[in-house]
Amino acid sequence: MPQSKSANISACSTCNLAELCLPVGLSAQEMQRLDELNMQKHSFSRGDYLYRSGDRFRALFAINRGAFKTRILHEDGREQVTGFQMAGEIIGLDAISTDRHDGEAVALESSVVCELPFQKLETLSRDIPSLQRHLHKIMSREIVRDQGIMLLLGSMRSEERVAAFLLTLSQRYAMRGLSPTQFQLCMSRQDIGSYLGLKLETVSRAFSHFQDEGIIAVKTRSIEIIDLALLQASINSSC
Amino acid sequence: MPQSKSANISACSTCNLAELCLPVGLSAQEMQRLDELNMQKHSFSRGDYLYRSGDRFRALFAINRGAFKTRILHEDGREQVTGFQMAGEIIGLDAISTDRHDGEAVALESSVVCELPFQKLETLSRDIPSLQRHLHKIMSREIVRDQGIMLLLGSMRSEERVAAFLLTLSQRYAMRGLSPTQFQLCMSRQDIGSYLGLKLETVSRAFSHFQDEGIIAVKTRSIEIIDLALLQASINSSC
DNA sequence: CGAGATTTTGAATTGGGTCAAGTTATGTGG
DNA sequence: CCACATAACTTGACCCAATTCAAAATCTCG
Repeated sequence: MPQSKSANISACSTCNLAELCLPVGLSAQEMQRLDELNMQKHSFSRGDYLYRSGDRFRALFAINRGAFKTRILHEDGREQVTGFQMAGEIIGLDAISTDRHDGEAVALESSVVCELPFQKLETLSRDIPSLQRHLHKIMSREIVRDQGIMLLLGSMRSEERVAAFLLTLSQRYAMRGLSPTQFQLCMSRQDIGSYLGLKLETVSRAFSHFQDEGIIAVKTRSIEIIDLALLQASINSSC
Repeated sequence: MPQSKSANISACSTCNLAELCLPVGLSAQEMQRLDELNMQKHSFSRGDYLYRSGDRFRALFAINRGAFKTRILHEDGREQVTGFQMAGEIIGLDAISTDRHDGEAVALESSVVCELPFQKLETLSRDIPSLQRHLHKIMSREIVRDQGIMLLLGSMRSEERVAAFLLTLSQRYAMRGLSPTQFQLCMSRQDIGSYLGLKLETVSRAFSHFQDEGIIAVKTRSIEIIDLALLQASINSSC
């Protein structure tokens, strides 16, 4: 955890895990220049929108504390949850393309985000190559992530999807120094279902089934993974 | 179609439809600097790989002529086609994140691509803001596209997926000044199925059904859309 | 022209959806 | 802090869309 003299930077260094805010290895001078971003913090309660479809694009958002879900809507009312984002992740990349947000982001719990004005970010990244590279990597990582979900949605059966979902969560908690085997879900079965292309009942049944097999223990929204290896294996073995 | 004195640029201006190679409105001087990219052209035959999973990342590729499919592989042999790319589109964005290609790209027909060394592209985009912005938009557009496919895979029934697929193709041909209602598919039913999360038989049945309804005419790989509006409508009306 | 690949079509099967009822959480106002 | 209302979750029974398996037709190209 690099220490910084800048209030803004240190304020944001809490969301500094392998993501934006700071690429690692910036010089003191470069870090000072990040002040130009003049990053603002905003708080959100469960259910609040960070942005909505069609909103004008101003900034990317670094999640500082809490969690969000992103989703897109189809004319006929159908919706698809496209991701769950937690502290340290960047949100809002969809809007760069058209200057309007394509989807929307909703807080799943009390959250704090750090606003990163995109125009300034672009300007700054012309002067700081490591920041430029960092931004590119973040966008590319989102592409890779989305394509991974396409694989999941296009070629996995329901229990495999749920297992993959739990394993991804587990890894993400581990990366943050939290327990990879015990955690609280911050989203409903409905949300998980939408994300995985399943109905909420199917998600619930998959949880129950894994529990019966002794692979996990579920109590509403608290999850304990009892046998990570078995959960992993349940993705390949299929039926 | 802007004319350029640069052989490389004009060579590449054939793939200049709303995509990279040139952002519009570059000064003559800026266009000259694009020569630094020293863009190389490469030819591919049907079945050739443009890149494979794990390949070291060197460059993005602008498709000049022809078409490719991109796909990702899962350990257990499952594969997911993540997209079909045609002339004017940029391919290889997945590799920026880890410096290795995450998926692979296979030529669907005789194709020519223009190699864009990424390091040089980054350097150059620090000096040419409109190029920088252009690159960001391309990456963001890919994110939006992928999330649209997540919607399709996660919440549409089989015939809706096939209809959406045909409509997207239609639009893309139209954008290129080709007929939006008559075209040749360059991919197999198998590929379409993998892309749409369906079995090839299901794709075939959907085609046959739309044909029976008088919405399209299919003869193996040649498609005629007879009633665009009905095809559009078949996405919403659902059952 | 012929061999292999691709596509179509049919019949049977099944995984996940739908509908419905009951149970457990959550949060609010008294 | 409790009681109640509402939302979220679980479970069962039935059903249907898409898969699977199989066979025939058509296409491609060496």
